[in-house]
Amino acid sequence: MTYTRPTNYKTRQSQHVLDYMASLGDRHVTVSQIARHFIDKGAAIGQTTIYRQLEKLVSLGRIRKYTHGEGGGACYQYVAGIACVEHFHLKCEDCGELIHLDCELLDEIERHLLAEHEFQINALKTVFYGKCGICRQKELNT
Amino acid sequence: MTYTRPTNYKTRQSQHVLDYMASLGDRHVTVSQIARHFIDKGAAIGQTTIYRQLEKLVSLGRIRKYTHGEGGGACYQYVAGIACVEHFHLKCEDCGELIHLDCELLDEIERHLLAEHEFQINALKTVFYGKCGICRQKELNT
DNA sequence: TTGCGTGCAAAGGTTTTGCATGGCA
DNA sequence: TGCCATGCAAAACCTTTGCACGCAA
Repeated sequence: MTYTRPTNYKTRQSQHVLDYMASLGDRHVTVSQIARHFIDKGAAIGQTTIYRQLEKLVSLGRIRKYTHGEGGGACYQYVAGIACVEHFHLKCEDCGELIHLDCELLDEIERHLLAEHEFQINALKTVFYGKCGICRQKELNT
Repeated sequence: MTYTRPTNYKTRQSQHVLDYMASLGDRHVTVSQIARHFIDKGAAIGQTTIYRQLEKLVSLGRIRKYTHGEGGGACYQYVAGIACVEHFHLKCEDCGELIHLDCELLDEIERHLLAEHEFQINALKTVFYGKCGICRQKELNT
């Protein structure tokens, strides 16, 4: 692996972005959500800076980037430790909500696919599309 | 499953898009590649039309959409066979192979997500990303 | 002082939308 | 004839780039 380790000056902005990501735990956010957060807080950070900070944090392994496409744009998520790798996501096709799913069934899926189908699933990239409970309720009431 | 079947007039453009997708077998293409194809052929189709046709074909299950993200934009791929509605798909991130998975575990996943997480999965749209057996072998031999 | 970090503005892409026209059924 | 389909242009987005200035080390 030949890549140049990014420089990492400590600035107000870089600190704030990392702190904010960490404060979210394992919840994921988009760039525009991050930007809005700092605007609301009264300490706006330029979008360009956010993009560049996130890029650095990704290459440092501090956060993870998901390209779920579908409108909203990329999502970023803080990496707390090693345990955070084992997650799948559900995305509602109606409301766009991205649901973070932690469930032991998923270990079973992973094990099964590998054992029976020789397929090693990438939990980071895999997203289950469908309809969330809230939107299903709404539809039933129509 | 309650969704409104899209209308499907037979027009020159709609026919050409479907025929072209089918002619590619399981290779995937982007919208701009499709557009270029028809321009080169001397029978250009408006980009808007291509987008709208692809959207219909996706909802009919005739083609599949991948949001690889990473610049290029979404990829589309023809789905051969009607039986594809009944199962899930695995896509190898290394070789791009699309694997059709027929396995009772999937019913279980579907049931579990609905019962425990109130989430109704859409099998047409959901793709499991990961690494296929062949590519895993290759990697192990390196 | 040095050179990275910042952020505005503008550019680059992809995808969506408005609207008048064309064409299938 | 009644709609849907088409496609141009423009808009809406997300993301990247250019460049001058700010600021950490």
